[in-house]
Amino acid sequence: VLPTLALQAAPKRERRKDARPSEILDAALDVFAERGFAAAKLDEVAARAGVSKGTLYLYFTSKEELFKAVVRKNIVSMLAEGRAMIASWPGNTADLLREFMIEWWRRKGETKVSAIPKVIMAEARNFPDIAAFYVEEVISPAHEMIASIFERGVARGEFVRPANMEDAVHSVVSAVLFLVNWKHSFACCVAGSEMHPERFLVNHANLLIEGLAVRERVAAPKRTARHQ
Amino acid sequence: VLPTLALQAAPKRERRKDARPSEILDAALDVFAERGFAAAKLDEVAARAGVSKGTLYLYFTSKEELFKAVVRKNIVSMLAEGRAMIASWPGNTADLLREFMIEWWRRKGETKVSAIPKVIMAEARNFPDIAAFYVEEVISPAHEMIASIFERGVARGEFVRPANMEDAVHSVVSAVLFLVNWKHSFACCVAGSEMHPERFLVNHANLLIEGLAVRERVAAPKRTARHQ
Amino acid sequence: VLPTLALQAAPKRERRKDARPSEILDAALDVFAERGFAAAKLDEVAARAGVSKGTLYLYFTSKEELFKAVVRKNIVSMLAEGRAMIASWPGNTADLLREFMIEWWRRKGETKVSAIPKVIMAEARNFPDIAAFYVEEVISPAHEMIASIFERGVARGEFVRPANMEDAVHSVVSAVLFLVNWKHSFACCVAGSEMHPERFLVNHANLLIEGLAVRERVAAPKRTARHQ
Amino acid sequence: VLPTLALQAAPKRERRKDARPSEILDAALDVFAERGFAAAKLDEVAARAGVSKGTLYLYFTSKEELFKAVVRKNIVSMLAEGRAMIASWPGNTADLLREFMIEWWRRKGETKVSAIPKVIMAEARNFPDIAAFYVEEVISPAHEMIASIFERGVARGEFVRPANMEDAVHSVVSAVLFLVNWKHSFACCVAGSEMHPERFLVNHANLLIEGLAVRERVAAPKRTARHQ
DNA sequence: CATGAATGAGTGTTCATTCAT
DNA sequence: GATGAATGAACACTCATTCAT
Repeated sequence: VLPTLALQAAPKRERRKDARPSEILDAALDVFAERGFAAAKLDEVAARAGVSKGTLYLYFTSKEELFKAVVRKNIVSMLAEGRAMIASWPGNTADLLREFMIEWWRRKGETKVSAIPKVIMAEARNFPDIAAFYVEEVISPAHEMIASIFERGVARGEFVRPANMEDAVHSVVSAVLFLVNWKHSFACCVAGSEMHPERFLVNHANLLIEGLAVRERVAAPKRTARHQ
Repeated sequence: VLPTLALQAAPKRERRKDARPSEILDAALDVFAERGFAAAKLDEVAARAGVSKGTLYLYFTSKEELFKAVVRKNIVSMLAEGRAMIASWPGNTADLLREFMIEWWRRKGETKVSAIPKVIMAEARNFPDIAAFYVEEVISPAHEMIASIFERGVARGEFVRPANMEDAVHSVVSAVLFLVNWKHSFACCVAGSEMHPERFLVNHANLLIEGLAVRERVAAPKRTARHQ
Repeated sequence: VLPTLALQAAPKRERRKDARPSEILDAALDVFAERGFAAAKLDEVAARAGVSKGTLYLYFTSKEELFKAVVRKNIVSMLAEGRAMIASWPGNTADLLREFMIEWWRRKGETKVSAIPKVIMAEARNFPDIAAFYVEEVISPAHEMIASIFERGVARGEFVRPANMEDAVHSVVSAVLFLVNWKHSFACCVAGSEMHPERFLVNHANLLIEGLAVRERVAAPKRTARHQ
Repeated sequence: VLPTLALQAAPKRERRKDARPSEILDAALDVFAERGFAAAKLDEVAARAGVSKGTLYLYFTSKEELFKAVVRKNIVSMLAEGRAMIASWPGNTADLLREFMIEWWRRKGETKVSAIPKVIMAEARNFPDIAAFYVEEVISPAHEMIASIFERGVARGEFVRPANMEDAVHSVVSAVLFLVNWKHSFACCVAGSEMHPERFLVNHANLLIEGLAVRERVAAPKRTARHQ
């Protein structure tokens, strides 16, 4: 091989250098989503990313750091969008809440990313560092966002102040986590466990909204049509 | 107890055939609850039960069978009580639903047993046999029980027929699973993640009930007082 | 149950007391024949004998002693018959040799007992005590018996003295061991490995006899020089 | 070698990828030959090969595959040479048969490799996969080779057609297996069990040849009728 | 930068033997 | 005598991490 050849065609390795970490993260998301954290094998991550196992350690110092990087890329990065959505929402707060939940489902819940919160809850006890990281980087901000939706509703006179704000937030979160947990557990391996996520989310949201919304008591309240 | 008794060394091999399986199951529940299925070590189960590792295999043919036995002892055995509660409930269905959820929490949710559904959801993908077993033995019967509560409410004219019965059941289940998952994940290892389970359950139940209950439309509906 | 009943019917246990060791040895022969020595499980022996595992140790001090007892019962006990056959044989020695081999096959080779020499050869290195026991109690006497057949033939002028007596004995033994080994290895688990034991033995014996027998010859055949 | 080299400690992790599999196979042959398949410990194989236990699994997926690889390296690879020997043999067939047996002994029988057929027969019942593999890869081809020697002899008018070809092949094989079994059982652990393999093989071959060879006879010897 | 060979601690399961009853 | 519960050492196989090249 003549030296000039090296100049003519950039070797594969170089060409993809910048893409490597991202390719690894994509592969890692796949494997963590399918197996969970402890049962995920770095061999498999490396194989799917098309690199050697040693290469993983060039970019991530440990399995745990790799997992955190997956979380950062796929979840943390998305919080800002949620905040923007809330801040710029033009309409009423009931619609905001419904759209917020549906939008989350469409953009993350339907994808492999939805496995991440499930995996973290599943293994939090065995890997408390990961749990603490996730609470700080994801759960706390997310809960504040949801609380801010309720506060917007109260401030605009659309919602009564919930009996307990934390509980109300959890009532929203519980539906989302239920979907995510179900999807990545029984729905994977037991026939007849199908769900209709969006229908369920809207129905659930409606229950919360009708329980929270200020109603005119003499006239029958207009109810948002139930999803069927 | 006389001091001389201390000299009568505890026999190395105690014959307690009748008690052993139960002692092992208790120890196993502890360990599975703390670590999950895959990460649970049979060494640890044996040590906590005060037996050798080999003894486990006298009573249970494998780790998986041991786990199933734990489920049978602690969960399956309790379904009949739930059915009896529903069948013999004297009052209105809204109270039945609330009491059903609260009772579950008090009798199982607050104990280590509540880790079982969490562990099963967490590892269903990696151990589909266990998941299938659990769906058949626990989830299907439990969902039928909850559906029968709604049907009772509809039959007695207390509830409107839910838009989708399956979704309604899931809205009940989601709250319970949320508590269970939270308790055995972030609540274990992250400060400031406390929950108020009973308050949350009642609030959640009320949301569902007020969304389902038949209301007199002219007069303001009587609402059950919110838990604080 | 009245006390007199104990007198009327001897309890099972007592009735079979004398038979126990023999029942155990029969069960042990089955299991050793099927699995070999190391892989045989005493659980299985006990189960087939219809006794508890502990009972085995009442009659035999260890697995090894149990195995030796099986050998004594089934093989050692038969050597005397062989000696008697040789001592009382009325006819010519070629027939004696053929009959000796065939008789062995019919009385032992066809039965489960034939697994014993196979098992011993198979595991001699791992259990040298058993091997030494077998050489002393079975192989040496058996080889002397076969040698005595050749000596009878030579003494009666029927056989030429074999080039090497030990080799000649081994040429007899090799056929028998081949049958036994084949029967309990490939014949058990590979289709199309059938043998015709008696035909093979007679053919083999004839080769030996025609090579050893004194023949009337007009022209002596040229024989390849025998190794010494 | 300079003394200073002693200070350059041997690197903990030597890179010898090309040599490793062969070193492991050699160590494995040793251990399988000494202990058999079931009793062989992979720890011991690893120790003798100078690698860690995990390294074995880089090259062989299981104990059984390791064993098969040992067979392939040491036995299967040698069948072609046998076929070549037969195809190119210039002399008479009696010599070919004798040389074929002797050559096998010198090249394999005297070495540790000879333990392989013994081990496989010993454990065929417990590991039928290995037995089937061996029958297909070794025994069937080997028996065809031996049969082809007899056919050559018949075609050239040197041998009478054997009464039963399969039996005749087995009469050859029986001597070889006898040697191999003896060598790796009693000869290992019982004094006074020595054999003279080559002498035995030649004597055995001569018996077969003189029984098979066409002879000029003035008076036909009376032969006991062959079994068919 | 990238590799991939090497490590070794860790765990579910088996089974001969013991011994209190 | 007979039991069978209990033991514990042993062993194949896995996988995150390292590091010489």
